[in-house]
Amino acid sequence: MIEDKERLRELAEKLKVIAHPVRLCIVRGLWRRGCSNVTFMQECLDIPQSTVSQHLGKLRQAGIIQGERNGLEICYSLKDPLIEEILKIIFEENKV
Amino acid sequence: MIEDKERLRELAEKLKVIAHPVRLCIVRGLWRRGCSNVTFMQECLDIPQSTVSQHLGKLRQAGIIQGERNGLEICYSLKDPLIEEILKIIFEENKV
DNA sequence: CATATACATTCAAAAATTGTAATATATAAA
DNA sequence: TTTATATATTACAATTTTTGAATGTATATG
Repeated sequence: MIEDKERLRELAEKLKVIAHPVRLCIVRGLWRRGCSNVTFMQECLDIPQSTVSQHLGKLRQAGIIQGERNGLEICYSLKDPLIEEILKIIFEENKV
Repeated sequence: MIEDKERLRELAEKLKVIAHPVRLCIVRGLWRRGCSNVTFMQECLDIPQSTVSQHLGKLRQAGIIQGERNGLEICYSLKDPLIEEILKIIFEENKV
């Protein structure tokens, strides 16, 4: 049962990462559009670039997103199937 | 688009409430067993009673759970369909 | 090389969350 | 009323999270 505690900790940790307005907006955007670079997100969210990068860092570190460099830009996309399922439940209604 | 921001805030808020090991354990328990009183949870989690009550307070305030008094005890159960769907995705594998 | 663009990292302050002892409340039973 | 049990609330220290300016790094172009 000790590994259960650890599993709950990891799950909670992952949920906590998307449980933030800015990060939720980012992952919803990636879920809808497939991928996006940082500049687009920044304009979309209307917050400083460093703040966007910080949030991206947390999402990356949690394995929720991945980035692929393309010249100057980095194209981010979703990586975690569990998170995608949760996004589907939360946002399915207005994907169209 | 300003109401979208507000909606994201509310959604993130709700997710944040379950994004904690103890609270995740509590709602998983309620999801599996249907309902439970505080004493059982406390023994199950092995943490002080006031700590359990604080977490229950947050879950209650977020509309995720509801309690029904039954004599001295209060029987808690899940209340939010969205959260139940998320729990299903997260824990379905080992409900049995 | 120099310059521009896109993104990441560092740092410090402010804000939010967490845990728990102490205390309060509600109900039941004697 | 007194006592016991179950749960909630308060208060506060400790920890964590968030934010954004300043700075750093990587790549492309001239």
